Amino acid sequence: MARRKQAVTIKHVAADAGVSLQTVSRVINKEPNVRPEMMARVQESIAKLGYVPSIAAQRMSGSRSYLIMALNDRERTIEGWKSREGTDWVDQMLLGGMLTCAEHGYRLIVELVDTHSDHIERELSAAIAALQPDGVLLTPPHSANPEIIALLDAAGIEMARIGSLTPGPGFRLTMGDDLAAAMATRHLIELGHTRIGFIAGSLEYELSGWRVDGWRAAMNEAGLSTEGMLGQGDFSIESGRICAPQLIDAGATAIIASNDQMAMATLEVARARRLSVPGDLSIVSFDDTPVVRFAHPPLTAIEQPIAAVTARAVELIIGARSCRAALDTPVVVTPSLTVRESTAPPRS
Amino acid sequence: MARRKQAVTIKHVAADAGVSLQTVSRVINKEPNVRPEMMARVQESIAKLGYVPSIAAQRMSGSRSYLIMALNDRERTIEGWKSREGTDWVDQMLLGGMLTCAEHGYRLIVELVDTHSDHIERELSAAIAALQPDGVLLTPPHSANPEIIALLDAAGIEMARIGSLTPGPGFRLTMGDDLAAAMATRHLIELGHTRIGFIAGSLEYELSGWRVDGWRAAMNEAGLSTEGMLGQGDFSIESGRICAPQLIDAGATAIIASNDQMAMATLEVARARRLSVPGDLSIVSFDDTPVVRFAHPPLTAIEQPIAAVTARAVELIIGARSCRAALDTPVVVTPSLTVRESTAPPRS
DNA sequence: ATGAAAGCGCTAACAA
DNA sequence: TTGTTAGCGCTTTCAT
Repeated sequence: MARRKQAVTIKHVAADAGVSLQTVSRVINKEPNVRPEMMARVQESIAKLGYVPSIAAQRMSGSRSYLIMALNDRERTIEGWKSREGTDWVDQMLLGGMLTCAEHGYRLIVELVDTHSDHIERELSAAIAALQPDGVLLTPPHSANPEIIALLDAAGIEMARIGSLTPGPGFRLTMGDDLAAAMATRHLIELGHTRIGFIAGSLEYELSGWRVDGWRAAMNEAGLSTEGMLGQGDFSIESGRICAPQLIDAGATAIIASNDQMAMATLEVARARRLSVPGDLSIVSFDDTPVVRFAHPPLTAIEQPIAAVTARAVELIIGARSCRAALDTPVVVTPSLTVRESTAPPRS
Repeated sequence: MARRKQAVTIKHVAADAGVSLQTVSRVINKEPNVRPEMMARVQESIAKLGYVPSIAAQRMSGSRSYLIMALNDRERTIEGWKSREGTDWVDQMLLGGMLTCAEHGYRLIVELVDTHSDHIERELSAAIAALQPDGVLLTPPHSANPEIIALLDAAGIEMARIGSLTPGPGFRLTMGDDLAAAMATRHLIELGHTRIGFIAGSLEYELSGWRVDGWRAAMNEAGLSTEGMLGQGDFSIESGRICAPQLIDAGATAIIASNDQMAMATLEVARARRLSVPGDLSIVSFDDTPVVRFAHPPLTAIEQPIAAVTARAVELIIGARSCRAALDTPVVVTPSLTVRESTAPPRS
């Protein structure tokens, strides 16, 4: 195979339209100072020749790379894919991120990095040097990682930190974790529950705390005690197996788990104890993943708008040059609660 | 933000090591004709400065882009993501493809294109012109699309056609669909079934035919008739709802569905008719996706080695320059059967 | 409003 | 075995 060259370049277009390279470039980049008639002529040639700019060349000459990198935790992601249990975080990111990127002529590229690794900086620097993305989507627990943030900031790369409110560079977005927890709690309160347990997620994630806050706020608001009702999990199914029994023993008639794994563990524990769900125990999951939907009974769950928040993040990054306003105020994409068959009034 | 330039370039490395740019380039590309001591010196500088080549620049100068594009059907993929029912084809591709790419310094970039569209050529050309990938992973039904194949071939881009045996340029890989179907059929025969129905997938996919062939072969081998036992589906849940009753009415005591959706439809039909599974009807699915695993009962299923075949495809593309041998013989990655609770001996 | 010239970081081709 | 030269396709100066 010969040295592969671009089929149609800006030169061809310029020649065809009878203008300079520069003018074509201006049209491509929608720059001002081009007469409408010139523009029309150039665009006609572009369409005729089927010209598409090479992002490699664009990047080379110092402009954008039209690439956005989505950083995810390697271990967790691979584990999810291998287990084939329907962990669809990446899918939802792709759904929201890829499509939004495509709308603006960008591409989304998924990158996995180890959170707990001393060479995280090297890994990330390498990815940045190789790809030179215009922006990076940071997901928990990377979103608040000071090393990563500093590195990206120093490199002058836009970033959207999903699930972090830690001040610093970059856009911050959340999926209203406190709201969601409160929403779930109120749903249970309305059903008549007074002993509502909550299994928290790993403290490494900021959002774990917000969820606890939301639950506690809703409980206080209703004048209910949270005494003995908080279990400290870490998002793993094992931690759910440990926390659920404790809460049940403490008299919980309903349990909200901070993710799907812990919710499934809770369901498992209930089954082992021959407690009917939702008869004896109501359960709410904090992820509306396939596992949760296909559980028996299907679980009432908080639906986190992962696709929506990712789409928003991409938009912020792409529009970063123009509107820096959003930098100060975090963006909140509101979650929703899907009531299924795992929640009901407590046995009186 | 100032014009973003590469932090460390080949120039810095060359200066640091006291050699020419070319020598550094040779070391990076592991070319021969470099004295070990030179190589060591250069590599030391590379490590010291944390240099990583810019793929944009590499691409510009006519070498590889270190990018591999995975082409998937837009509509089907998006639908899968939106439904959140655990369609994990893309996940499995990422699992096998991304990781293998990473091992070789490549990146995988997912691209969605409309199968049924008159502008498929334009869409694809645009993606190629923009990204200039070194290779493309074609999935059904794109794998046998003559327009796509011709386009890529003309552009001199390596391609791996997963799920196609149609002769032509590019590597061809399958997941042993005939074997898999035969495997499932034999499993049922061993259980004592003689009336084994098969719901075929859309004829637009080559593999649909192979699966039917495998089933028919296994039936013939055992001296069983396939008369009235073939239903023509199209991979949709609706088609499953239509075919399953027909097969049951024709006396089938077991049904093999060509994908998870149709298998779930069959389960649904059985339930509606108050047939117990596997008591009255055994069911085998041709996709071991989450839906199937979480079904009640969990379905016996063919596990298609999507991750493995994708990994293999990536390897072929990356190594394409050296070994063109694999071009003639299709690669078959063998599938396996996971027996769960939806298959049992027929009621006698 | 348009064009010409200079480079971005890297590699292929050639020369030494 | 090593270094030198000339681009790749595009965008940034800077002229006009």
